[in-house]
Amino acid sequence: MPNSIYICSPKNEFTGMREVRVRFAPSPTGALHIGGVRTALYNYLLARQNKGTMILRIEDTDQARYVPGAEEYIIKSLEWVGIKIDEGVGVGGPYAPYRQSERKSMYLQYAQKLVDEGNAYYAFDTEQELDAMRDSLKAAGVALPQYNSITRSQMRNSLTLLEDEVKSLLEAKTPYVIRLKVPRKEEVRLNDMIRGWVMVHSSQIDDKVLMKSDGMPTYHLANVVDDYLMKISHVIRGEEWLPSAPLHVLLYKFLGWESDMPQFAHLPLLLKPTGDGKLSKRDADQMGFPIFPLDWVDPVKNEKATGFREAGYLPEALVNFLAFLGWNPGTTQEIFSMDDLIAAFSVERIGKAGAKFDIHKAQWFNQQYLRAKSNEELAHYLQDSLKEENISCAPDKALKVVSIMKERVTFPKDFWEQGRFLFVAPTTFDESVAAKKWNEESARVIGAYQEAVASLTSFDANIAKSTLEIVTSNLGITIGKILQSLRLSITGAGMGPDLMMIMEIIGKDEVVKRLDYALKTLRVKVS
RNA sequence: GGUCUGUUCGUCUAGGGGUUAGGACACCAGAUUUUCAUUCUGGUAACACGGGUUCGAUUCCCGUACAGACUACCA
Repeated sequence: MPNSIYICSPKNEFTGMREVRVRFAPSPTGALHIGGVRTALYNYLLARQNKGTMILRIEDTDQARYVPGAEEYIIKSLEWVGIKIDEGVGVGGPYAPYRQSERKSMYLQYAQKLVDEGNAYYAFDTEQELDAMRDSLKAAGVALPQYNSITRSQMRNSLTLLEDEVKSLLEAKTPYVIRLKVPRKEEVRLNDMIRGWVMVHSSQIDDKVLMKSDGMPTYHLANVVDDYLMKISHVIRGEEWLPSAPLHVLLYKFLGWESDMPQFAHLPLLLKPTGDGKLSKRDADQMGFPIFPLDWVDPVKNEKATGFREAGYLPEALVNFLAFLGWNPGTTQEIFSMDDLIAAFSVERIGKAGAKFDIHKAQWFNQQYLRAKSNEELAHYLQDSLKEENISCAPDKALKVVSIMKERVTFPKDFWEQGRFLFVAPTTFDESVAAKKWNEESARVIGAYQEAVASLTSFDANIAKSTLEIVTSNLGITIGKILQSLRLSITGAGMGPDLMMIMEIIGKDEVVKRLDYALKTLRVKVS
């Protein structure tokens, strides 16, 4: 009969009983990926909803994987999506510093405490010795060799070595690590807010390294110590941490912090659209959509990856989309601002299964948010694009352009990309449309229309239309027969927004000029 | 391999012992638009499988399958 550790939910069973303090704790090993943004978002929503505190902690205990610029990138990304940090790196706060590398000196005492109380031990094994142990175990048929309650008795550590030997090894500054002495036969339980009770037998947990030989703590120790010290009430993180959560529970117990243990919530993972595995940083730009919030240039590999921002996604659309990947309000409402989300969010309604990333839905959200903006705001996007093209545009023209394009765009850059003909005359014409629609008759009618327009004294969409009506009825044909050809002549394409409005926007002189060019160019092609 | 987690339309999901299994995205069709887009209307499409429990199971239980995560002195 194994001794059981019945670790129940911590005392803050109900969110309201304890001040809500949550943290987003990325490690600066590269760009923040979109799954990380969602994790941060859920933390933020819980914090805001409960008038709590959102903390940003940087977990940079692995110096080898540190990437310069990553931390700034993370901060900028959170800022862009609208997640405000109350406390932490870049902001400061009562529990500073918030960068683990700067907290280095704080961890050893806790590891030491564990050693002193017999819950951890020094291990002097070299890499070669560890490899040898694993190899021999593998040879003996053990599928996955671990440093655990059985194998530790054969290794060089403070449990197998004599006290004097340990002392002299330490005095000689022999490199060592501190490992957790995981009990042999105990049941570790935790009550996850999303998954319910999760039980793991301690024999399945290996003697994890707590302090590395470089004096830095590993994730497990640093995370638990900092969460305790920073009075974190809820740990909301990705499901990839679920397997090591029991280890963390053990750590809380051994450190005597069981009653202050935070509530855990392990989020379902964001999966690749192809369905094989979680979305990872390496997928950047590989799947036809961004995976990082902002453009990112890897300083080591010098590879550039497109961000959601640069791809034209609005932060509020991205937030809405991300929030719905794994959570829903239980109603049919889909459009949620950040404030709406804060009001409606609940950890209980977070799903359990991983969510495949579907960029179509993100595009739909973007379209919805883009359309909801005023013409003045949208004109701003257009002007930005035009500036890049060195095209100047009067404000009232920009407003008109935006109003006829509004229902057709998904991204801000579409105003320019799909409305280019409103600024630049076409030099080529869609050949399939030309082949189908352009003929002697259309040339004749358009010639007549051009003349009619040229003689006008004033010009707008209505006049353009009535003029066309007069010209066509004089020649005895219907407008429908000629309109495609006229559109082709004006825009170069067979589709687009209302042609009369297009003509109004480009103006009478430009219409005449374009028709002239079309008449010459298209005639040559046909005959 | 082991441990853990999961499995409702193609995708995100609602629901939950008796429902025509609901919505959204995507897709398809029709209407509108002289075009395309928009808009509107409609449509295709799902409870992984096998055993229980039950009058009845997609819903509860147990298995199986499949998927994913983890299994580093990485986080």
